Amino acid sequence: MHKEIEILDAFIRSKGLRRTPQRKKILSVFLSTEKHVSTQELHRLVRKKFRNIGYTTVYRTIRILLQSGLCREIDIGDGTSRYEHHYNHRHHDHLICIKCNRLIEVMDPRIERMQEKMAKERGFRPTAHRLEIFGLCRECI
Amino acid sequence: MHKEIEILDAFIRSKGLRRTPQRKKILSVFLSTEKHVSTQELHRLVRKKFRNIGYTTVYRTIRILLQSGLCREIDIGDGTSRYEHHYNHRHHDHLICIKCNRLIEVMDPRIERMQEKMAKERGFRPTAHRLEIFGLCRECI
DNA sequence: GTATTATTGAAAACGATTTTCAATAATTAA
DNA sequence: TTAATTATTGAAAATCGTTTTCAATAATAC
Ligand SMILES: [Zn+2]
Ligand SMILES: [Zn+2]
Ligand SMILES: [Zn+2]
Ligand SMILES: [Zn+2]
Repeated sequence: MHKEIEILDAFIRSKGLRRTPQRKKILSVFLSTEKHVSTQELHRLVRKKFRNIGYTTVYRTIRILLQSGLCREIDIGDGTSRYEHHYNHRHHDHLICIKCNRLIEVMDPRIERMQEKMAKERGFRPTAHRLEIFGLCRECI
Repeated sequence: MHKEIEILDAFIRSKGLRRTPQRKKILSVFLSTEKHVSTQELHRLVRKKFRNIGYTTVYRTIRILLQSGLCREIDIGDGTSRYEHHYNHRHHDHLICIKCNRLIEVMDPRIERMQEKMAKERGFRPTAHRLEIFGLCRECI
């Protein structure tokens, strides 16, 4: 939390924005869950701990967390964006169970390297990627 | 077009649906473009050639093309689904240029195999996947 | 031809996201 | 500390792609 608050404050200062209790509270709740939350879910969690924080403020704070590198957006293809920790969290991809919606985080450096190589061979300079594998998890097979 | 119309008709028969001129026209326009079109874009193309075909009919026909395996849905993460040919088109992934929005189709069997292997090693039974690599294309670097 | 039932298309509903705006609060300068 | 400045808040409304509704129409079966 310490380091993350510092990053947020640095970002806020660098953009001429303002430190507010809401932003600090929303960040603390975001960091307190390891789930991949939507803005609505995050708002619900925030309301549990702190009253009177509006959905719009949560939405806008997530934008700031994205820009400051504290948060990563995930799109599992159901029309709702989800968000997870990004600072100090390694890049990873997701296995998504089509039955129970479980998200399993995976990372294989060999696959990552091959993706990068394939893109470069085609004259493309990759900056980011997203790999999602859909199927059935161990419990749902 | 021949083969695809047959597939559509077979699907329609198998589900107790009805052959309509709209469905045939929409399929023919869909097949006539190699772009990755949204429903709106496809509707615009359809209207150019055939008047009086409503957006909803295009939307619903795309659903049927998806179910019958003639069409594949692509999600490049901008909130709008796009659709491309699926029949007789190999599975592939996409390089997406973040500057000019160009979509480059790519396929590397080694990467595909490694993805499958990685998922299975984690007790997961993969049924589909989506890989998108974002970056700059040759022209935009 | 008639009866049955799917299809069409305009309009409305939907749901997530984004914007608006007046009141409020954080920061800066006096 | 106070006043001035300007970003922030949050409820409500707007937006936008998608999906449903429903009455009129058209495809199929008999
Ligand atoms: Zn599962
Ligand atoms: Zn994750
Ligand atoms: Zn480009
Ligand atoms: Zn493609």
